[in-house]
Amino acid sequence: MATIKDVAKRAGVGLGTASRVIAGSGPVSADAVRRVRRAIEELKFRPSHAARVLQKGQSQTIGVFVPLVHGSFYTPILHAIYTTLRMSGQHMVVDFGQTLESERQDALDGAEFLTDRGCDGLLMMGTALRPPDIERIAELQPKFVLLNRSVPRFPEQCFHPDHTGAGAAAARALCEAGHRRVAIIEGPKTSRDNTLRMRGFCQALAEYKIDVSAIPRVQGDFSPESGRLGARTLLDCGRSFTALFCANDEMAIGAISGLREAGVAVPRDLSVMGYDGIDLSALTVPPLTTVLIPWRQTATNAVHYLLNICYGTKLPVLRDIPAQVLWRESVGRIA
Amino acid sequence: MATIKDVAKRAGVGLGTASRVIAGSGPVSADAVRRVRRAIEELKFRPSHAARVLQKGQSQTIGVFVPLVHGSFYTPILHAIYTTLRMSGQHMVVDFGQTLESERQDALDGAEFLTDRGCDGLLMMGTALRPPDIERIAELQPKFVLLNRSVPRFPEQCFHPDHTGAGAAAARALCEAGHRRVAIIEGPKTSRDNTLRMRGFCQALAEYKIDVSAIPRVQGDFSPESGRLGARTLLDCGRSFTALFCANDEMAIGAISGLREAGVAVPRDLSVMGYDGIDLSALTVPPLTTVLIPWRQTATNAVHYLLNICYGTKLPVLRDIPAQVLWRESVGRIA
DNA sequence: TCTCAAGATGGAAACGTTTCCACTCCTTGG
DNA sequence: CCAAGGAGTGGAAACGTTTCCATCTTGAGA
Repeated sequence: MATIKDVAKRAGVGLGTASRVIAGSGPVSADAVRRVRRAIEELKFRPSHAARVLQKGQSQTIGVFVPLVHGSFYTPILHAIYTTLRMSGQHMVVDFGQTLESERQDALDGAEFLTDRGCDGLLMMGTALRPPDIERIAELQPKFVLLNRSVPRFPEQCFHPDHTGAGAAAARALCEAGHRRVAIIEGPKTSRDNTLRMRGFCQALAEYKIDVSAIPRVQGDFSPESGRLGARTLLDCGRSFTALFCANDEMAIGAISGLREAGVAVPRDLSVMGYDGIDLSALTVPPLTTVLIPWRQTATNAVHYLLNICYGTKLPVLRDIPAQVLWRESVGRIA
Repeated sequence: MATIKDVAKRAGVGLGTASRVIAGSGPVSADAVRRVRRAIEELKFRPSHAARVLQKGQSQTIGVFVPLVHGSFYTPILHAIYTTLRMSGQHMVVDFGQTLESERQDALDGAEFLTDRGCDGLLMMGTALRPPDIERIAELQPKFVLLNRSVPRFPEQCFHPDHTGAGAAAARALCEAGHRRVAIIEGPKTSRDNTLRMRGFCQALAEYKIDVSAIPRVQGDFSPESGRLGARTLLDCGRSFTALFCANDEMAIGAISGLREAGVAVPRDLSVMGYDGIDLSALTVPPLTTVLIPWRQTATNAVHYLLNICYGTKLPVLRDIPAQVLWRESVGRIA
């Protein structure tokens, strides 16, 4: 591989001149520019990224950690992050979890890996990190941002939807449609955002004088298959209900499928409500009523903030984008 | 940030000794190991990845290009690639397309970006690259592998399912179930794998004496929404058919949704067949009959091959894993 | 004609590793 | 008792950039 020295020699200029031409800054004569350009062309020179990073201490790269690869939930978010970064001329390195022991350990390892790779900033997604872990990340790489997680110690750096409010909105929507007997498929206990939306959901239910402690509920892991299984379990437990709230859309999709297997028609026999508002929720049979969480915008704003602290830009940063109930056919009205 | 020099000084050893301890190779006394370890601990030393890459010329990183982030098709494949790499102690840097002009240009840019980042090998997914582009990639980074693409020039480095055979299998399945009037929602013309599966599909149809030229067909872009639109278009064109073959599962999901909007029940009024066998295809309403393409295994084998040429490992490489029709409820039998 | 500033230029030094070579001990076998 | 070899060690050199400083040239203004 040709180096910048080869280029300089071939172009008949010094090292500094060659470097200035490549960087496109500093005073260089038009003639030198031409000769260096030609030499680069002829030698097929490509600058070594490693050498550059070593020298400058900056990599123009943001590290992104995402808890898992599977499913259709993370991809639009990743896409939003990616395009936002590219629009600012930055690059992205992603690390995924779901490989080793726990999601928490995965996230910590991910943060280490990404900082070691010389990322200028870190975007950590997920809720498994505990306060001491975040403290550790802060000392590893102070320029970081948390997506879907809130910690009091770093309020500015946390970007998360209002899950409590969104959960409450879901409950109110169900109640306004006349439902009073509700069942729940919730997410894993370790998921903080699940806890929050369930809290909001139950609080709002209580406002409608519904006995929250009597609600049939099962736990899933956010995967469609666990939604299917959850629905079957709820059906088998013999308690009757008219609406089923699922902690995310993917479980809701699975639930609808499980209900169909059992001969339960949605929404005729049972209403199903999802959460997140993934693209696919519009195309299920029947189309899924859900709470649209502004994931893309939240991600974009988190990236903006991160870019601002990393590179001194002044990109606009919005917070507190409201969630919104998406009325579709999977929830019916009760007289 | 502490450097290895600081560590050496603090531990009271030379540079070489410190380096050997960190690398875990070469002769070092137990005492020196202990002291260096302690110094690392105390100084919170983390080796500079950039310096290491610069020196060794290896990054223990494989670059992966994926045409787009959206949707649920690429994620399981990405997951397979990722876990396979991690099992061999390697890392992954992903680059996505869908940002700039064309997918072809995206892929080329991606290849450049990834090689510049010092990736030891490249896995390029997608079908948009043309032979000269691949030639260019080969000179950029000879250690590469193509997933879902076949070029005569680099037969060993191409890993792709047998789309023609799989398309034919789909057609035969439909015919065996008694269907003779078929419609098609195909993928974009630029997608080579779409062309192949359509060729196989039509050839097999011809074997059953079906006039292929008379088949109503529309074009989608592999997205669910385009499937929905496609189904509506086909319905509106007034030609009658009993089965609808979609070039991928996501469009099939969209098609089922579109049919439902139009009051067409699946499979009672119309059968729908998908392609790929994504996880979600088992959970649609009704569950989707599809062709299971061994994407995960193909990806894993591609990675194995790449690792073998990059790091001299001897991982097993399988080729030609057969596709297989997954019979579910969305295709009905015709007497 | 002289002075000064700005425009160009070349090259040493630095970034943080690993690799390699030279050196010192110590052990072992003859 | 000596030779040979291996274990352990330290430090120079190299990887490919950028940055900085010193030097040289040029042209404008006095």
